[in-house]
Amino acid sequence: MYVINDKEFKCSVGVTLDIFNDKWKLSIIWHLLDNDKRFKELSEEISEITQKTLTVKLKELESKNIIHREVFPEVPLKVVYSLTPIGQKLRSVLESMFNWGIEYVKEHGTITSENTCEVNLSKN
Amino acid sequence: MYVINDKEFKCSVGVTLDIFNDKWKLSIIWHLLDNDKRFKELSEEISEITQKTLTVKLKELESKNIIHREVFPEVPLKVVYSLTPIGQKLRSVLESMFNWGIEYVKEHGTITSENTCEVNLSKN
DNA sequence: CTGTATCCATGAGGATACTG
DNA sequence: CAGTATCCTCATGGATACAG
Repeated sequence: MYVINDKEFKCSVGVTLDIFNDKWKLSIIWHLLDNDKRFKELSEEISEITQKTLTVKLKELESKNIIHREVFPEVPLKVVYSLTPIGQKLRSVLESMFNWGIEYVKEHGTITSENTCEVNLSKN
Repeated sequence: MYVINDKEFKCSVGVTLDIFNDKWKLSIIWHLLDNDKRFKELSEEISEITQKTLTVKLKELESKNIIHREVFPEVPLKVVYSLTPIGQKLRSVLESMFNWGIEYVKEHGTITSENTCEVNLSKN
């Protein structure tokens, strides 16, 4: 049994799922894997997300120590998000999900255009 | 770009997430990894889930070809759920999530009792 | 540029009772 | 035993306008 901030988990798989069990967090992590990003960059790359939701999700990920937020007090304001060390370690999780998804699509889906995932998963 | 049942995905990671992006499916898959299970067994092992929700989630997983449902027309009725071949291949995803979760707990949580995950992840 | 503040629609999932 | 059928609550996340 594990406890994290008064939340109980029977299994560490649940701990991991709790990090990205919603519509957007995994996508945010994905886009930060290879490069740090500004708020606007994330907003443009994950174009379907609203500003409000992006803000909420970034805060949640920051509070769980998955991402780091750094403010540059320039004008206009510049804020850069990056993965923490433990956040970077999610790369292997993403990688296995990436590979399984490919296999699943081969069996049950269709590929309408080439890979649009720009992330280099083999890095590290 | 991938298409599965009229649903579009930019990345295969999203395909995988879509399989278990809710409160219960990953737990159900977890409990089927090593052994096939009857409805009642699942219901007891995942004790917090309601019958209705378990039914719904099993149907969803079956429709996505992650699990197989077999009916034995005995009295009383016997229904056994098992992972399909592609479902079994989720083992590696579960394993990487399991391992990451352990690391995360070491940094940000506490272990209140020993491992209650009874699944043998190294199998196969 | 990087957020906040409101308001609102939707659907997942819980409680409970019932059925083949 | 293995589900269905209702009803209901609550939180996620979308739309939009505003602010430091």
